Amino acid sequence: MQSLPGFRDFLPNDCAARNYIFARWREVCRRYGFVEWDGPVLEPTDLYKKKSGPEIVAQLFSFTDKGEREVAMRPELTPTLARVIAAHEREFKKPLKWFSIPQCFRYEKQQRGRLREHFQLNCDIIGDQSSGADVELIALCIDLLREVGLAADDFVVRISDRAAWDRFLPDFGIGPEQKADFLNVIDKLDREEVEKIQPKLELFGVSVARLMAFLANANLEWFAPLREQLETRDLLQYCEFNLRIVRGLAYYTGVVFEVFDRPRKFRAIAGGGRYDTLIHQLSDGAVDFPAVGFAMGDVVLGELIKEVPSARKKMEEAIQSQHDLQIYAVIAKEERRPDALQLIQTLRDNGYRVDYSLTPAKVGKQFQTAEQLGARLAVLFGDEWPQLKLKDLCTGDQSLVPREELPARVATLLSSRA
RNA sequence: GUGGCCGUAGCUCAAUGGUAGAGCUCCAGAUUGUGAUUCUGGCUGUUGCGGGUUCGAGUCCCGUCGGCCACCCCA
Repeated sequence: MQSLPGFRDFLPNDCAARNYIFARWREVCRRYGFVEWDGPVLEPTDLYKKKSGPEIVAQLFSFTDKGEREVAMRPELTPTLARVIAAHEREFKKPLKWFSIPQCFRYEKQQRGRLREHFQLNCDIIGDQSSGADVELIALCIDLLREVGLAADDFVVRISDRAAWDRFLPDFGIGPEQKADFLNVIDKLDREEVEKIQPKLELFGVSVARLMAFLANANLEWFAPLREQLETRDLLQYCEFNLRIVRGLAYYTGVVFEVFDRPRKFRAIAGGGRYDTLIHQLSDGAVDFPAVGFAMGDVVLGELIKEVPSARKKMEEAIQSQHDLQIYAVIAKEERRPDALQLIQTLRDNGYRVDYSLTPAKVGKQFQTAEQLGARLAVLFGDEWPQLKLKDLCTGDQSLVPREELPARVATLLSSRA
């Protein structure tokens, strides 16, 4: 038996890496004044049929439950967020700064960096339409990546603004009904040959030359406010401005941004933007809030951390410092086992990470285990009783300690090299 | 969903159509109560699965499942 395609087993090392990423996410989000929330993993399929795009619905992980309800594993969090906001918004002062780490699902052929299940950090600011909120969120996104040890030459935030297109599309003679199709062509501008782009543009009556001229002018002026605020925060070095970026989702209304690794080896690390009309639509008109948000997946970020030596080292050290054993109890004489267990319990009550052999084992074996588990101290229970032999496994120093003094001695030794 | 490449021990990989192997890991030992290195021994395979061609298939062919890559899409 193997796991379903696109689903992961988290062996201890994988789980440690996941927990590390989650811990950094929570830490930085709280630093920015965001509070954590969550919703159901399973939702009525209708929530997505009504509220998400056709592409998302086509890839739903859905089934009929035993009560004949059509249900779906959540493919994204935003519909749930809209529902929760509509029901509870009066309980909270605006703007809301909420984050969540949902596990999301999609029924889609898997590839590297894109599985059928992943965790994604969602950060949203609800009820503030200022560009300050946009920048706050971009800053948060950058800091999340800096926190795991990534630097300006590891990733780039590419920023654009759909509002610019809203303002200029009429100049090209393109009506609202053609907007989505046109932006789809723009989205591929950097990826496709001019020969392929040209006929597509001509369908809209736009020449390549005219489009390029527009881009050259608009790119300079349009982003001045954002640029200024990012400069103030000394974050400009992480950012690039480019109107060609429109992002796939239909619901974005203003600033959009996406984050990539500089070598472009991986898929997008994060993406988001402003969606000022979505909550109104998703709540069936019950509430109306401007909003801006982004999502960052655990899969690509995890791969990138492993790829960048400094980030990888930082993660490994963080994991090890949390997991290494502090004390290993060596039971040299089996008749001392009850005494050992009593003292082990005391040490654990004091908050130390303590382990020992559950079954009788040779002393050499026990020391070897202590070494492999990364223990810093070994306490030996044997003929010395009621004294104990305390060994520092880093230096090799050993000393005899009366059993009642052990906690104090352990505290001294462990704190001196913390 | 479409196309291409791949699938051998827990892991990384060998094996011209002719008896399936190595390294690492893991487990057990190397005289009495101390970690490393070393040494010895041991375990794991219907070669992803199912058919076919052949005297003989890990190897060639077909199917299927799984993985990787590109397209699609990207929450």
